[in-house]
Amino acid sequence: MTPRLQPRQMVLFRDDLRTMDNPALLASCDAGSTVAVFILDEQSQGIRPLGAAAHWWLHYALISLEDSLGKLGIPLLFRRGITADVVADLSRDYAPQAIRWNRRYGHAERAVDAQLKVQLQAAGIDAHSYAGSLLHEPWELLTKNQTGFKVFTPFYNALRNTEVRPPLPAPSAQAPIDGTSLHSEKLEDWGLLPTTPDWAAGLRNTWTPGEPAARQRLDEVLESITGNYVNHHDRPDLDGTSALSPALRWGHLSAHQLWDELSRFAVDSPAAAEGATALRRQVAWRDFCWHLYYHHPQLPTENLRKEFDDFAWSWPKDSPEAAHLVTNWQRGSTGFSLVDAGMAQLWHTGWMHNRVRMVTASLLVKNLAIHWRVGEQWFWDTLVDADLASNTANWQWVAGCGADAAPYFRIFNPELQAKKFDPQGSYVAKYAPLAVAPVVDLKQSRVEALESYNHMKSLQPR
DNA sequence: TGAAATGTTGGGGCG
DNA sequence: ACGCCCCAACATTTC
Repeated sequence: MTPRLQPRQMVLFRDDLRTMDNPALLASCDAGSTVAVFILDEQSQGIRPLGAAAHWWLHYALISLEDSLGKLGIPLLFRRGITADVVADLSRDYAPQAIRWNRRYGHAERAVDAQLKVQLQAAGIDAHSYAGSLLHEPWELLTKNQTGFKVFTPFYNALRNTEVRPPLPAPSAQAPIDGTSLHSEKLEDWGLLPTTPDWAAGLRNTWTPGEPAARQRLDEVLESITGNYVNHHDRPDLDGTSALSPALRWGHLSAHQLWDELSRFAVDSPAAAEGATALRRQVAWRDFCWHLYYHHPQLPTENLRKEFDDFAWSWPKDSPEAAHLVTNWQRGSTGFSLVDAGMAQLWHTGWMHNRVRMVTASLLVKNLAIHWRVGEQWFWDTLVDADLASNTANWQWVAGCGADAAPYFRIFNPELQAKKFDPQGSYVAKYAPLAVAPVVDLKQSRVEALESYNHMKSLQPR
């Protein structure tokens, strides 16, 4: 008879849906027979519920993870609810010896996990957390003054001078365990997929969530990085980005894996090294956003630069005109072809080219004078790759109220941007072939934006 | 990871 | 030959 082991080790999955380079998973499997749990917690204090596109991604990512873990003999249980309650149930039902997880760095998530540790220790269950998501812990990579970095360039320089630990292997397969006593909710019952209307056709055609597809995409990126990443990653018409952002968001790939692979190009051809460095900067930017969020928990909701509290941004509820502008922006009916193409790409595929994100965001917060949080919430709901740190830090960056933000007066001209970055108009033709009338006069709204900025400055104490 | 206004320079047309 | 103007092509400044 095959030995049937009752798992005594439990590992929690959250934003780290992978089997390779997963410190908590590896440690758990080293410790003994392991069962994995994914807890969908959108109810704990301060947790922001996932957006609709994220729900879509999560559904398929969990199916993929269940498959990958299954091949290692590790069952994956699905539970939904307040983490503390769910873990209390799990502890009662299975009496695990230890529960492990990779750390999260969001403010509310940290509170949940800290509380969890206390709760488990009180129950006599070992609780271990690991560093799996960021290249460095935010409390470890600091300025000379022992504070978090507020400016990207010195952050990046500091990061480059550090050792990043190499990625870890996947655990080896464990002996079969008796799954009959394990209780999992049914993923289908969570209602993560859209029904009426089913808006996810474009997402299905664009993406394959999960670790195997992410690895495959990584291989493609590494093969082509020698050529044109440096020249093409800024070109929405050329599809020159890595498109790995969802894989990083959901942890199908870790930053360590990407960093490690890219480091191999350092001594190769100059072109390859240049491309690898450019992509590394993007990975570093993600870390920077999380560090920023860690050191500034108010990042998602408050202007980092407080003088922007006096900026006269509108909200949709303020006036029918503002509401109308927001609706047109969301629907991709602004009349500016590159913006409308970007917003259409976002809606149809759950993703938008980064250059176009900047242009669409600039139009909303500057030309349309809408608060960045309105745009941030739309991106949160529609992007498959949105995380709280990157999304909010980058919106604040565009809006000018971020720590290391673009100067406010850097206002994109969407028509010029289209000429520069979509010279043949093929990106526009693909996503927004029908032109509509502009919702705003570019020249005038630009002048008004600068006037608002000056007005805000005039309100500051001298 | 701007854009527009303003300043400067230099070539060519022309009287 | 020279001054003058125009203006493109940059460069600098300002927002």
